[in-house]
Amino acid sequence: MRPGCGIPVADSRCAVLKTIGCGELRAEHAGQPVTVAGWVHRRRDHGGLLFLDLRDSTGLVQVVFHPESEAAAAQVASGVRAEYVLQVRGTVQPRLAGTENADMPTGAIEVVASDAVILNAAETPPFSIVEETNTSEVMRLKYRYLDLRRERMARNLRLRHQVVKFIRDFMDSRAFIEVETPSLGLATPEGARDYLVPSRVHPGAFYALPQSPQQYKQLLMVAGVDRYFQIARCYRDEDLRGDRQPEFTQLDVEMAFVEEEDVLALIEDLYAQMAAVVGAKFSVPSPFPRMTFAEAMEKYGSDKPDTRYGLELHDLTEQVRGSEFQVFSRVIEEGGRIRGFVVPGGADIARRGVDALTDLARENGASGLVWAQFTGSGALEGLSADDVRSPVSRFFTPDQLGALAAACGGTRGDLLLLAAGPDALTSRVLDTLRRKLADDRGLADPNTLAFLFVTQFPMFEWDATEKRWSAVHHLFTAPFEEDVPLLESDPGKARSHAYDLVCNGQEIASGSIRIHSRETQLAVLRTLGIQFEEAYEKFGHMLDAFTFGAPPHGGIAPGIDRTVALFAGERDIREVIAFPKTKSASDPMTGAPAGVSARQLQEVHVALDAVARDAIAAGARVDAEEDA
RNA sequence: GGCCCCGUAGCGUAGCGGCCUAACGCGCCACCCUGUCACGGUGGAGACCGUCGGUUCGAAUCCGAUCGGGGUCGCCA
Repeated sequence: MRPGCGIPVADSRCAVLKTIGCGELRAEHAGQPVTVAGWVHRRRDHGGLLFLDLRDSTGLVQVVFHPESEAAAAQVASGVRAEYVLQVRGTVQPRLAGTENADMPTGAIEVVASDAVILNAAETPPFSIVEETNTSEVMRLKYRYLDLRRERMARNLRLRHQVVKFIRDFMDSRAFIEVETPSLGLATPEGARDYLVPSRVHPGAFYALPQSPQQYKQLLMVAGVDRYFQIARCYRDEDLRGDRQPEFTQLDVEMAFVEEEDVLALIEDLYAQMAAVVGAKFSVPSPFPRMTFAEAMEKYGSDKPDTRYGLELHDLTEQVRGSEFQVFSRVIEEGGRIRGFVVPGGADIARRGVDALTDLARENGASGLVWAQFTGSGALEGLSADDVRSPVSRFFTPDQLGALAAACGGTRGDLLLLAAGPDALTSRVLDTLRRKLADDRGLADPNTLAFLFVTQFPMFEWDATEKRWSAVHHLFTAPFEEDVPLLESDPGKARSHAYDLVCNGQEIASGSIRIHSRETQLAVLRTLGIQFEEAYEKFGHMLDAFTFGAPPHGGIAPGIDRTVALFAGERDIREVIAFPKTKSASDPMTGAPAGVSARQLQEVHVALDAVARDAIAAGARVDAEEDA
């Protein structure tokens, strides 16, 4: 049995080149003849006696070569180097007393070699497979097939398989069917930039790779497939981050005849059960807390709060109203608020540390940061000037400051942080500070997966650059029934049936109940500035479909990469993707993307512009081409 | 697209105006070593400091551009 898989491994019994996996050997195999095969992990040559650690997908085992009894095998072994592919015939034996290795699962035994065959020699690898050295990202990607030999990466790939397998089994058990949808689709005007694919047979026309199978899955609902899912690849041509790749994988889900609650219940079951199977070491809340968007913004200043620690935000506007501190009074006059939170034990943060927080607040648009540190311990009562350190002590008495901190749940020994301004600003600033402090002070328990649902997102947000409304989730998201009139009168106030699954400060899944009526869809498109004719040009198939009896439906799409990264304890989703791309969306291994021949361009009727020609002349991407 | 950081032997780093004909660790090569498991010992090879241009008597070290990588903001419905 392979660890964690539960299925007997065929090749450990039936194979010819090996009879058992290296890592499967145990004391119970003592005395058995075996054939093992794998990569030379380490070699310890004692001149006479020689040890090799042999590695395959099941793990490591020590092989020992005795030159006196098996000269030929020892001869082969002495010529072997790191990463050679080696087959060894021998006998499993208990190690000599006192030489067992408790750190290895196979440490009680060793294979005494009688025969060794080099199946393939290997060049010295460009970086160590054995050690977790900090090889540069390019190196790792260029030789990804070597990087993936590392234990950590092999473990991540296996975990990913388990997650995907769990999902398929779970969805199947809930009567969902997996349906594949096209990769070559129609470009959409809203949302991320599309990856375009030129058409050879339709000169001047382009397909777009899907940003998600959104439209197809809704059309499947109209088609009567009332429970659909897909492990779907999605493509977005936007700038990358550690948690963003140009192509990524989603669990795409859609259900008909459901309301919000049905979708949330399904996803909660999925993640709770998945955690029990692949993430047993994590503690997971049950049930998952629910929070509206408005609550999340009020308590955490974020729509994806990390709830593993407190540092909750509080509104102190009323308490400071009428103060002589101009910064506060002016903000209040202008309709802003004073919000803040308390850092338990934060009185120990040095002045330099507090200044760094102030800088961070400024970088996020605040004009400053008001703070107060309270010395000692115990309740915030009867404070004297010596008990409080604060740049605003001229404007507030020690007891006034103490009362503010107390309102945030603080005590002596704590640090109070206050930001003033419009909500959008204070939310942003305090969210940043909150995450920074949690990080600095190690407040987030790494063994907790704090799942929660955030609901009731607004329908629209104002795009100041484009000077128009844009959809917060996407343009097929259903508004609250009672908010439909707001679509025209006050779009910013309209709530939507959009929801997110959030975990540890990350958005893990995002979904919504969809619009299934043509009229509502047209109204939403109007708010977005898409008039009837354009709407039909871009979404005619959707609008038409809605006229043929579209059932109420909704869905969600959890990110597989982020989910696996979460369970793997990885910060960067590249660590759970077999062949990821760099931040500039290139692949150092294959050299993609690269130029193509003039003939290929002609065939698809594409001409390069001056920028492209200059880039080629300047040698952009030639590195990769040369290496390929 | 903006800002910040990085680019020195196969790998990871040090050096940050002349003492660098570039140092250290790992790896590599050779020899020695019969119980190791990051084996050990001795010896050795290996980079002209991403690329281009400039400043300077003199540059790995300063400046500019460029390429590549990373972070971050914008962006990512």
